[in-house]
Amino acid sequence: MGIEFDKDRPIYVQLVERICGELVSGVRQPGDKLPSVREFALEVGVNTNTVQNVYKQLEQMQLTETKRGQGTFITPDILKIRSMREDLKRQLVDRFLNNVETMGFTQEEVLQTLKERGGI
Amino acid sequence: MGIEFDKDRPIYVQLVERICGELVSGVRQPGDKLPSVREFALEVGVNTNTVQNVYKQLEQMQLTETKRGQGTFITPDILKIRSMREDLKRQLVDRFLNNVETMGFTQEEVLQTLKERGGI
Amino acid sequence: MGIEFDKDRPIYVQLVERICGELVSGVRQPGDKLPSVREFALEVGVNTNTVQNVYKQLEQMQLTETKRGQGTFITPDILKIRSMREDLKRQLVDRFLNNVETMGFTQEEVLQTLKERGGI
Amino acid sequence: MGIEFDKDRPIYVQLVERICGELVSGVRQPGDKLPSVREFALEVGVNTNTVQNVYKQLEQMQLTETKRGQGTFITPDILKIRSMREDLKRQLVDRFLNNVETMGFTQEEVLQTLKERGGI
DNA sequence: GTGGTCTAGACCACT
DNA sequence: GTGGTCTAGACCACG
Repeated sequence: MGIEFDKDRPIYVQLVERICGELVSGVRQPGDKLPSVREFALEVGVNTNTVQNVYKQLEQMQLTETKRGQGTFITPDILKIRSMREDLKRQLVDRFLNNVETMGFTQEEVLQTLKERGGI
Repeated sequence: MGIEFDKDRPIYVQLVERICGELVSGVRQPGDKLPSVREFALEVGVNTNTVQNVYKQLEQMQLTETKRGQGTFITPDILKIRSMREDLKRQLVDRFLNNVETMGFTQEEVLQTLKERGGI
Repeated sequence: MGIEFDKDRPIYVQLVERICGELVSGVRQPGDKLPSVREFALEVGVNTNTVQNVYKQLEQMQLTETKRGQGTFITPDILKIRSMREDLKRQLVDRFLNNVETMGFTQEEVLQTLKERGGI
Repeated sequence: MGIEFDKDRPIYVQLVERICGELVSGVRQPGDKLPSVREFALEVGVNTNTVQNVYKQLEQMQLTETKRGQGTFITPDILKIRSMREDLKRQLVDRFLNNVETMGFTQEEVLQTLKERGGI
C-alpha cells in the first residue's frame, strides 16, 4: 500500500497535485466518480482525515462536486478542465525556465540534457 | 526586509536551495564568505536559528566550511561545485520530463510552450 | 527529571551517543518505537527542540525512521545495527590505544590497571 | 600551522588535555618553559586569547607557574606530576571499561579487538 | 564580531 | 498524540 511522498511538502498538497494531473492527463474523465475517502486513503496509505482534506481542496477549486450519499465526482465541465490543463502546462514550463535561468544554465546545455534524458 | 517564501515548504529548505543556486550559477564563488548568520537572517527576514539550520545543512552537504569565530565560507573545492551543478541540472530536467509525462502533455505542445514562454 | 551531562559537550551529541549505545547493547531492539519527543524531553530534562535535534541526527544516520503522526522507530535493518556495533567497538578501542600511546603509558601498566579496575 | 580539533568540544579544553598528556608522557619535563602565548598560538593555529585561557587553566590546576617577564613554567614538583599520571591512567581505563560495559561488549571481543588493533 | 547550543512557547500536518 | 518548523531571546567559545 502506498506511494512515496516528498518528505518536505504536505501530503495533502501532493495528493491534490496528483489528482489534478490525472484529470489533465485524462486518466480520470469529467463526470467520473472518485474513490471513496476510505478507499482512497487505503490505496495511497494515508489517514482518512488527510484524504478528506484533499477532497475539500478539490471542491474549493471547483474541480469536483460532492453528491450526498453518492460520492465525489469530477466536474463534467470540460472547459474548466481544458483551461486547467493549459494553466498547468504554462506553470510547469514557466517554473522550469525560471529555474534554468536562476541556475545559470545555458539553453544549449539544457537542450542537450533534455535530449539525453530521453525526452524532446 | 525579506523575500517571499513558498508557503508549503520549510523556509530553511528553500534557503538551502537558493544558496545552492547561487553557487551553481556563479553568483557566489568558491572561497567566498557567506553573510554572517545574523546578517543573513536580517536580510531575508527570518530568525537566526533558521539560518543556523540552513548553514548546518550546507556544511553537511560539504558545500561550505565554517571557521570558528570567522564565518562560513564556500568550499574552495571547485570539483564539488561542478558536480553539484551537473546533478542539479539533471534533477531539474528529470523532474520536468517526469511531470510532462504524468500530465500527459505531448512533446510538441511542450516544445511550443517552451518557445512561446521565451526560452529555448 | 534528568541525567547528568558532560558540561563540555553539546547535550544533543551526548544523547545521540547514548541512544546509539542502547541500540548496540540491545537495550533497544530493531523496530522498537523510541519515546515521543515530548516524553523523552521530559525524561532527560531537556527542551523538546533538543530532542528533535537528536532524533533528526539519528534519522540522518539511518538508524531510525519516522512515521508521520506515529512516532520514531528504530530501523528494522539488523545489518545496519551490527555494522554500527563493530564500528563503535573499533572506535572505542582505537581511541583508547591512541590515548595510551600519547600519554606514554606502557602496555604492562595499562593491562594491570585494567585488571585492578575490575575488567578484563 | 595547526592541528585538528574535535569539532564538538571547546578548543581550550582539548589543548589543556594535550599539554597534560605531554607532561605525563615526559615530552615536557618539570621546570621546562612552555612556549610563549603567541608562539603557541601560532604553532597550533589558534587565537592568542584561546591560549591565554589554556595557560590560565593550567595554572589553576597548579601544573604551571608564571614568572613575570620570564614566561610560564611547568611546576618542578615531580610528585604532583606523578600523581596526575596515575590519575589520568585510572581515568582513562575507567572510562574505557565504562564504555565497554554500557555498549554491552564482552570481555573476549574487546580483548580480541585490542590485539587486532595493534596494542596489548 | 563569528558560529553553536539551548530554552520557552507557538503553530502546523498527520494519525 | 506524533514529529516538524519557526520565533524570540539567552549564553558560550572563539577571533
